Amino acid sequence: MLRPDFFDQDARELAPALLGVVLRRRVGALWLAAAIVETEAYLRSERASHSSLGRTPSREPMFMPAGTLYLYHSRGGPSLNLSARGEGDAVLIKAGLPWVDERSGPRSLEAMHRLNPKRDGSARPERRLCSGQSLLCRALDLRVAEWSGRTFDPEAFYAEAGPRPQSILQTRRLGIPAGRDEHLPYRFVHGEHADAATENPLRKRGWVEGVEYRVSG
DNA sequence: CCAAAGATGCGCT
DNA sequence: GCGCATCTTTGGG
Repeated sequence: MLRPDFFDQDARELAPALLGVVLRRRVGALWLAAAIVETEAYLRSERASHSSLGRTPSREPMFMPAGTLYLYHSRGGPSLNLSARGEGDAVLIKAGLPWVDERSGPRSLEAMHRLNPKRDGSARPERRLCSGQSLLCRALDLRVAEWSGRTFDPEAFYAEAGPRPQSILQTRRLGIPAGRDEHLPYRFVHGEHADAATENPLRKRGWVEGVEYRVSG
């Protein structure tokens, strides 16, 4: 399990640092797992963040110590965030890649598919099973009422070191309305797993490296 | 209490 | 790329 002080850094540093981290979630006797492949940083000081809209009970976890889980609902699905060092700052976990290893075997992957099928009931392609903030929460059975305001729990849901990216893609956040600091380059994508992100910057028509996105590492 | 607003997801073109 | 279904939360916009 990652040490609590890992989360105690600026959201713009924590967001890329979380790429490759493996989320482990126990459902019954099975441990489900996904590696984080896409994150977004949100600061209280800019207008896209929920914390910038003011303090309410549901937003309170954003203001709690670094590492506090903040889950909220939007358009019918939950989203997972981690509070960062600055009060009101947080990182949105935007996409993951189903992670299969000794701890989480084929039966765990099947359980994730059952938790998050397509609307017609059929299975999603594996790389698309957690490729969205709500898709990830569904595949890991993470609900707002159960987890928001809590911290990781080694018995039920926690994070540990995983496949570090050799390169990181940095670009603008998705779904931010005009006038809400939509230009800030606070989205980070795992360079080797960009196809599992909600949107792969490398496949965007007309996007040029160094202009619409940057590559580091 | 209820209309409106989402840090979405999907299917169709 | 674009329109629409979806559905919980919010606060009176």
